[in-house]
Amino acid sequence: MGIQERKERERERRRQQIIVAAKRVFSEKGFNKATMEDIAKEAELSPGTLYLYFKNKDELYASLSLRILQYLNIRLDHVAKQEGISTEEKIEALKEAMFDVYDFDPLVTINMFHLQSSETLRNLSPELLDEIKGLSRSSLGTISDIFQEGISNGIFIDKHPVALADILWSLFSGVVLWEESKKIIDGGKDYMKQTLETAFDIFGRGISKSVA
Amino acid sequence: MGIQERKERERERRRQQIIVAAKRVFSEKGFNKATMEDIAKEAELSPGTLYLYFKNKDELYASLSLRILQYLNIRLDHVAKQEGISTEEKIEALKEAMFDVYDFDPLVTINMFHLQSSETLRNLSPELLDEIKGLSRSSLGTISDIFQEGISNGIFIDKHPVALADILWSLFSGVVLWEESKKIIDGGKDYMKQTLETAFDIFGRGISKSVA
Amino acid sequence: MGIQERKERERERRRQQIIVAAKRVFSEKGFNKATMEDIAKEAELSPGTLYLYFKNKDELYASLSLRILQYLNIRLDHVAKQEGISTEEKIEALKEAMFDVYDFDPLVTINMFHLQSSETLRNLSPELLDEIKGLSRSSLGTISDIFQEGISNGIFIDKHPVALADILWSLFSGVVLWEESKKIIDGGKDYMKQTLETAFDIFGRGISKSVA
Amino acid sequence: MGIQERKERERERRRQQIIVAAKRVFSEKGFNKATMEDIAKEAELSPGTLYLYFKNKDELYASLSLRILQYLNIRLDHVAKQEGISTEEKIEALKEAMFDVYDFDPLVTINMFHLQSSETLRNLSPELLDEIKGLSRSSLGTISDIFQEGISNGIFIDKHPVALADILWSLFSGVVLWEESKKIIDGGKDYMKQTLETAFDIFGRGISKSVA
DNA sequence: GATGAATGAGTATTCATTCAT
DNA sequence: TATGAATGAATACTCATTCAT
Repeated sequence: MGIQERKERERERRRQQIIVAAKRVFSEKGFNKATMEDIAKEAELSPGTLYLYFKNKDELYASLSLRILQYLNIRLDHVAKQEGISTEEKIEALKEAMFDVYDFDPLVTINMFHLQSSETLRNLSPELLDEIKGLSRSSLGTISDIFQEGISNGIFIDKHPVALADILWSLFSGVVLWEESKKIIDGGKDYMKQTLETAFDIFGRGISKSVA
Repeated sequence: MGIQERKERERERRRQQIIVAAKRVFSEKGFNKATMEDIAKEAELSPGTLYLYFKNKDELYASLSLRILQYLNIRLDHVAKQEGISTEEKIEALKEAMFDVYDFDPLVTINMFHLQSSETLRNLSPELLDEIKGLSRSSLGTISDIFQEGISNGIFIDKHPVALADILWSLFSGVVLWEESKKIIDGGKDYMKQTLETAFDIFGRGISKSVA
Repeated sequence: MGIQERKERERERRRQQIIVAAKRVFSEKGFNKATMEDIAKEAELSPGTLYLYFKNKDELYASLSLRILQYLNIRLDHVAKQEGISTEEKIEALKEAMFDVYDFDPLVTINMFHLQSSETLRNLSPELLDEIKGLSRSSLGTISDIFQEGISNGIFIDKHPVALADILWSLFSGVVLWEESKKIIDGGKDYMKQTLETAFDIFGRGISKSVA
Repeated sequence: MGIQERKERERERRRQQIIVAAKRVFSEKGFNKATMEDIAKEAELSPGTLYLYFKNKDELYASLSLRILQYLNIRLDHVAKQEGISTEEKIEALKEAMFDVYDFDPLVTINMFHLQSSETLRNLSPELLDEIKGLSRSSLGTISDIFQEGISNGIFIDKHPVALADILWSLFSGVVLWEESKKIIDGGKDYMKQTLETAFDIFGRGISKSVA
């Protein structure tokens, strides 16, 4: 048992070591230009070893996104389940959670959306695909629930909460993506914070206040 | 003169023939899995001929996005330059223009954002890159101008127009991207119309009205 | 007849135009990197036209060498057939002839030896190959004859004239080749003249004189 | 240590295995017609493996010549450094060394001069190019030194030793090249020995003796 | 004859993956 | 487990050559 567990822990440590290396290499070179050997070198392992922990390059890549999605999910769940706080506070917490996810790993957040291109998804194992689907659905559901609460309490405009959640989600991914392209096209700044801030402003009662 | 012109037209016809074929193949297989031979076959041409019209695979790919950007730009310009219409009508026209661009070519719209990944941009010729940059900047500028007008007339919330334009742009790309992933993950529906509709609702005075 | 002849002359003019262009392009880019289109452009003709005058790229290439060989042959024949001049004068004339051939077209002289690589020779038409063989044999024969005369008159060392001719020929090609490589390796100077001069010095009685 | 060394030796063995195969294939088909796959097959390896040992086709090709140059250099150095032998013996040794180099690998000796065409040289890595340059210079220098000794001792004609070395070098390459073409054109014999023999005869005092 | 657009066979090179050690 | 040498399938791109006009 102890041995079994220790082995499992050691195995997980290695996986993380590889994921961290992969993140660095994918970030720097992009998916296509990053080779398994690059990643192996960065992880100070041999190419063969990577395959003891990940079925293939696609799954290694997908695991990066999975990590972000898991983190997002945990943060959202935490926000949703907080008892005894006002809806306003909950919304504020949601906003913060999304900032944090982006902060946690800006480049992989972009990768997450690259992942969603049909090209990559097609090569994943059904199990991994299911996990990604589940986490995405769950995140979206949680955000919808918070929005529903905001609507019920008259803090948010009375639109279907799933539509609002969709917009936030789209905005999030869109901002992330667009920011990256800005970096390249215009030399860019860090728009993420201010853009999401403005978005929430508009979403919430803030807008009506400012209009009033 | 006549001959010169006819040749030019014939050449343009071929380019379009190739672009149409490329669009189909890229849509079906994604950028990496689509081979130049696939595209050649789809266009009923030989691989070598593709290179008479496009410098390489990246530029062929980028030209798909260029087409969308050009269309978007034309539509936006048209909206911006309309005289004798109210600001409300102008905003409505902007909304319609963005719908149409998406309708014009949903899959290539996705490509446009894939294009903006640094990986792809690095391989383009400076001329093509400049054209893409210019069109992107111009589109964003035009949207900002319309928003400025909306703000000045009290129709839109008083935020910096560039920030609003950024949000719309992000939303647009995010929605598009996300919708695609939804198609894959959930079997998807056509969220585009209702999502953008809601977004504009929220952006404009509509929100304060509905709240009031 | 007049028409026939004029046509023939026109045809020959075109051939020369192409050969001159080919020489320039081959010299600049080397055989492999030079494309038929490059040559066509240089000749201000279309690629297809080249094939009306030369069966293929190899034969076009070979025709450059043929031209040099023909020139060499003419010069050597002229030297050999001069009546009423002393053997010493004949040898001097031979030396000058070889200088001139090199001057006539230094780079193509190199090509001539590249041509002789089995790779290229294999692709030539039998007729062209025969012509090259014949000219080479004839040139070597003529040189041998002059050397024979030199030996008979005690001007040259008493070795088999064919061996001497071989040496001169080898020296000639070797020098040319080596000079070219020197240009690349050391930044090179024009060694050709002085080297051949020295060689003849050594070959002839000059050496014994200088020793004496 | 032992392992490191064994690996290094194994690696060197593979390199030689590839070089030997490449030599066969290049000899048979020439540079352009020989494909990397041909060479891989001949070496009983996969194409990919070739690239673990040689950066590209050009460098593999160049390495053949490098081998000859290294051998030549070693032989020449050995001749130059021999103490306690007369200048005549040294010259005899030089002659033998050059015979041996040719014997060692007649076909690659030809390649060496093909290598020196600017076309090929341009694609080599600076390191390899430096090595080739260095070896060529060194060989020529050593030959010059021996000739200088011969001149000082009155065995050779009093010409600049570098000029004499150049001539020998040119003669050597020219003979080799020409002999090869003779093989093709005339069915040829082995002129190398007798030609070099004659050349040295002429170079040395032999000539004045025979004249006397 | 002249054109030049179209062809399509041909190949160097890469890199994810495997497997003997 | 870990290694890393070897694999070999896969593909963008070139360019000599053709042929309808």
